[in-house]
Amino acid sequence: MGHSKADKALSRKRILTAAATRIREVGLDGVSVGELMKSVNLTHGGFYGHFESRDALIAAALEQALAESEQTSADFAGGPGNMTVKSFVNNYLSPAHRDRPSSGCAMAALAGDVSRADPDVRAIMTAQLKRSFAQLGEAHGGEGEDAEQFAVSAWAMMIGALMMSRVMDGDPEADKVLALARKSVLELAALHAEPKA
Amino acid sequence: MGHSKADKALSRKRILTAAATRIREVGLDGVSVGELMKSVNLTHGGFYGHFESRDALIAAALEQALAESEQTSADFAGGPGNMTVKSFVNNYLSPAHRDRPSSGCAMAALAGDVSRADPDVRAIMTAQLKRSFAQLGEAHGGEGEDAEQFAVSAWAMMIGALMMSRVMDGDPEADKVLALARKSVLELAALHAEPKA
DNA sequence: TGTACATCAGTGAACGCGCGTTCACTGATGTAC
DNA sequence: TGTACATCAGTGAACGCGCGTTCACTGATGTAC
Repeated sequence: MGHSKADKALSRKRILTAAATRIREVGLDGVSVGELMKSVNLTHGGFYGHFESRDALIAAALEQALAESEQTSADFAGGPGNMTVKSFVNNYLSPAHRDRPSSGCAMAALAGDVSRADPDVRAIMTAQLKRSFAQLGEAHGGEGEDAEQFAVSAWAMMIGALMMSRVMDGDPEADKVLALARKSVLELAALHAEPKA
Repeated sequence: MGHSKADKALSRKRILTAAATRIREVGLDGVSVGELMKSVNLTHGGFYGHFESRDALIAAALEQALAESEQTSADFAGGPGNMTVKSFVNNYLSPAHRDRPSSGCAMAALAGDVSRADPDVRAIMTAQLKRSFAQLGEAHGGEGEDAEQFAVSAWAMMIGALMMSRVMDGDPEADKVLALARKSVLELAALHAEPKA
């Protein structure tokens, strides 16, 4: 095998990307070093040339997954600048998003796991939550307490509804949960629109 | 040791209750048979006199945790018949509830884990979600589509907000997430009140 | 009431397994001359 | 251009550990007489 710096950096990225996908499927505790390395056609021993420990990988993979899913959200909404709340919410609360957690929102996929994790790991998601609140608030147009209340409440409802629909997956009412939450988020958006527009 | 049927049933209940508490703290994968048995002053070998397997325990413990937390909710709200939406929501979205997952809502504590579990396990929580939707809908007073939309959306927002606040625990904004969601749930309740009251 | 026996909840040693981690090594590539 | 050497990403055997599960057993209690 070769040994250029580019090769090593590429391997690290392949491991990290695979991990970022996999943790959203099986949770922070569901990924093993051996299985992960096999999935990128490497052997387990080489892992420690790239990461100090499994814990260090998990933290990095969480950060990667959060960044990936923020980008995906932005893409669907037409970029942060042109983001419309409605198109974003409709996409987020879709059966397609529910059925593909591995490429979906890492906050919804991993909030339960992270709430039980070390402060370092929780801080990573906390920072993303705050960024997400700010982005949705801006997309909605406001700046004051109303915009913040909408942003926080909408994220709470979106994450909660997506998780409930995943629990219910296969049940005839799973799609209805998404549809009803979609409606309520848009109602909240209207309720908290600029009062003097 | 004795061997009356009452003794054995009591031991089983102690194991099950400890497990129902513990899974809400550390997740479905976080409890080991040995640690659990030690916590009720028994040895690990005896476990299989009470449960067929660890998986069977987890399913039973989830059911127990869901039943316990539904009862706690009902108590706080003054019983299912006299439940008021406001007192229920204020209690659910409180820092106290956030800080004590082991005695709190099992849906919020375990939705992430359950969404990745076997269909049998998911079915257990799905059934509880439906009961919870129905109860909140009735407490709110309505029967039609409006009541259902409110119930589903309010549960989504409550579960999502509680989980986000747990992720953020220690951060100065963690309490604000709860407060803002509390406000929005009550606004949604007003918005979906009986139109011809 | 007192003795002999049956029951069975709980004990604890042992099992195979997969985990995270370590480390001596291999062998393809880059560099020096 | 061709040869000798250095580098180092990746290999794979080995480690100690905790896990879920099994099973021969123990000993306190209930029952029969």
